[in-house]
Amino acid sequence: MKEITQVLRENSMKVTPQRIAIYQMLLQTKEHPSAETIYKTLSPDHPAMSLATIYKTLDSFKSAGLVQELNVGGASSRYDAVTVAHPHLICTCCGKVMDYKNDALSNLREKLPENIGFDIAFEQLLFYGICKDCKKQVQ
Amino acid sequence: MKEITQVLRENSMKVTPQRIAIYQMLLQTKEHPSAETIYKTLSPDHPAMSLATIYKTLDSFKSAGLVQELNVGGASSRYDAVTVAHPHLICTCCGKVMDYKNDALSNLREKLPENIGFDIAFEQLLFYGICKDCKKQVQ
DNA sequence: TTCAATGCAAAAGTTTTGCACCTCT
DNA sequence: AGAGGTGCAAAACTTTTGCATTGAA
Repeated sequence: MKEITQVLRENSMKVTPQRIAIYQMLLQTKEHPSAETIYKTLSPDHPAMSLATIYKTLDSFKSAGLVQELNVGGASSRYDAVTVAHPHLICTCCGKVMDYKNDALSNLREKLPENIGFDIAFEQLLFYGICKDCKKQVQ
Repeated sequence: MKEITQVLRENSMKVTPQRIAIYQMLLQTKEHPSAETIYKTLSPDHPAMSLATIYKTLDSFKSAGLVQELNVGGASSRYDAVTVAHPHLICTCCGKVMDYKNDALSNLREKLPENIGFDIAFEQLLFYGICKDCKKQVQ
């Protein structure tokens, strides 16, 4: 909690209960939640928090580089507080988004030549398929 | 044209003027258009064609593996008739989506171990950044 | 006290759906 | 003739916006 306050201050953001709650949730979870999921998860403790605030807050976090947005198909974007480049596995059946740690497949931009005439800011490596649980259910 | 008809038949899809037009456009372009862009491009020649048909057709094409959907952030999905895995460069300034041919960064799923408990169907490697043209304009 | 953040409601935008009609096979 | 595709309008969803109010610095 103390750390989050500090991180927000370092990024010259005002420290509000909403921001603390959202960032804390993103740091704790591994499920790469959507804005809606964040909203529903925090609602019990923060009944007055609005979905608009979540979107605005996620925007601020993105700009500050505290969070990355994952466009994984499906209705809505997913958010990840781990901003270093790393591959993701996305189940097209249940929508689950999982981290996949693999150093050889992280920071792939370093493997590109310098002169491609395109300044890369960030990268996303997404593997779409069927997860273990869904495969079980179908069989 | 004859080829498109054949491809559709091979995938047991009825051959309609709308499908031919949409697939033909996707084969010819390199701009990775959105549904809206396809609609506007084809409107002059196919004034009666509806946006709903484009979405339904793209869905069929996706299921048949004739087209891949790119979730590149921004408002709408983009479509690519090149379905073999290849990296894309996405300009966060103008929204342009470009192919980037690089054999070392294609079919990355082959570099994963087999036993990860996840059946990969397809992959997307996206590099986000600023393209040459946008960089020029800012300076 | 001041300026940014929040909450609410409305708006905007994309994608989906239902259904009658049409058309490919 | 029959199954499937199309077009239209409405609906469903996610995300954004405007503005009055609140709260952090």
